[in-house]
Amino acid sequence: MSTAPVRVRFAPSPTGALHVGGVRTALFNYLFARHHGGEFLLRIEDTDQKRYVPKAEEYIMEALAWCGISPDYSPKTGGPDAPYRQSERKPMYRQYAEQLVASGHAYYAFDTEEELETMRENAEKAGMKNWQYNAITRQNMRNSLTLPADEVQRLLDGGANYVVRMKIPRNEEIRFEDAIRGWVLFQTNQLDDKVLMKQDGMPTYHLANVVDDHLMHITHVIRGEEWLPSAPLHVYMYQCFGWTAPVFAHLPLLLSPDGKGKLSKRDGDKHGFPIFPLDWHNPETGETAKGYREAGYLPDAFINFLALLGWNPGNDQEILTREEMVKLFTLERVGKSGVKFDKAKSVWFNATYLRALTPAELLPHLKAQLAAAGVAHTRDDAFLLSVVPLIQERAEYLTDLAPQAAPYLVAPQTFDPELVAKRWNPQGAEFIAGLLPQLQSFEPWEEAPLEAFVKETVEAAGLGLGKVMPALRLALTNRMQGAELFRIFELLGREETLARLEAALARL
RNA sequence: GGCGCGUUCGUCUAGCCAGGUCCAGGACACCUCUCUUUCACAGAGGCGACACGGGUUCGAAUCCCGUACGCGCUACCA
Repeated sequence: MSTAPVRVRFAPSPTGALHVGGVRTALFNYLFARHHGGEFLLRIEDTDQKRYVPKAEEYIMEALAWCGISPDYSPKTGGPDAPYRQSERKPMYRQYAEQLVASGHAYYAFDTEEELETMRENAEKAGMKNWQYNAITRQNMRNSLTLPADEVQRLLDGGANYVVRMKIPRNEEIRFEDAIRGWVLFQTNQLDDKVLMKQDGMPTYHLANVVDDHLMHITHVIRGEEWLPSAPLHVYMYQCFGWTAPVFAHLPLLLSPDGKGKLSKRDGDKHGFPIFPLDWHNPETGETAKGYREAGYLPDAFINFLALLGWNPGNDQEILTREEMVKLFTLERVGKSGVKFDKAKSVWFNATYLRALTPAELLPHLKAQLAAAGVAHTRDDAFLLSVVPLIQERAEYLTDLAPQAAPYLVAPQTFDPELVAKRWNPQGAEFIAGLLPQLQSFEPWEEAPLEAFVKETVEAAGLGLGKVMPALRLALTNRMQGAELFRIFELLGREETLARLEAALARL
């Protein structure tokens, strides 16, 4: 391991919205960089022009910004090793591919995609499960290893289509020490001659990622476990280039909550949780997929939840500030096994963070939610501020705020027949009617005295509280859940309270 | 199929590298109770796991071997 300053990268492909798994990979890279006082950069791997989705890159940056894990360098900010978009680095890759050809580690292959397809099909008919372009089969293909030198030159000069392939040797071992998994051993016989440079002149992921990681002085490659099988190829490439390889760390996969398999969009739909950080408007299908932001999650809660998916701080603490995460994050404490996504726990984190906010911090959220929900009211900020504590402990998502606050802001326009049938009753109504004049002059208009007074009066009337309390709640808010009844009295004030009670008596 | 990686409560995990203090600790979820004639919060309690089989050892969740199961990869995609 070198002593160079830590530098890591998050290298997504702009083929669509960033998935939660990608956010977690970015988060772990970010935490690792910050922990070591290093740098974290974003590199856009858009070498596949066929899968390129226009808005994806913008989405990725906005999502990282919302999560508070913006990179030090990105295509947007630039930086010492710009550009950070591989399509813009296209001219740089060819020389490295040529270098490997020159050193005998790679070669030109002229086989067409159709020819390769035919080979695979024939092999399968012959009972071979997976045909690979490798040390054995390449001898029967059209490449610079089998064709005469002059013909190769002729093809090249004639502008023939070709790819550059890695020449994987036979009977060798490749091993490397993964920072999370320890020593991992592969046999080169299992590897195939991966394409490094595509026909269109673009590098494949393998070439681009190795070249860029080297050029950008990446010290640690922290990525998903799905990359583990291609890690030996990358390690071998570093060897062929004569470069020092970065430390590799392959993160456990995020799994579907039920069955198995990688977490997918489908799982989110099925279990009712977002799979993307922000709403994603798919430009191809026109569909919109829900995001955590729009679903009412607080970014800090979301991040805290994600951080604990595959990592733990080594103690029993689960609520961690950004600073604590940075301070405690190490790859040693990252687990090896796949992690099932747990919606219930994500909700718990959000509700816990929501409750921890001060009323003043929550006020802007409440106002935004009321506006978004179209709740028309005439109350001022001071009143809204006094509503916050009543709804804060009952909300799980920010989107719960408006529906829960509404009954305190707007008098019931109608009453739910089911609630009326269950909670409204003649004795209660009669009692409430008789109570009104007394409340007219009751002092002080505060929760505790009001509660004591009303309860005493109910008992004096020989009625059960059950006849009166639910009826009062119904009359006031048309809800059977919510803040303490007399807290609502105090909040609404004498005038509004009496007005609502009279209106209810008149209509029920 | 081949190769790789993995396997502690339903879920996330601590413990494993440096075997005994673990009849396995915490959190979420679930259940019960308290508070409250609402809902929620909060508090108290409960349920609940070392995949299986061998071996090493006085002693194994921890070390070794095997089996099973799961996942990943197996493109001129990343």
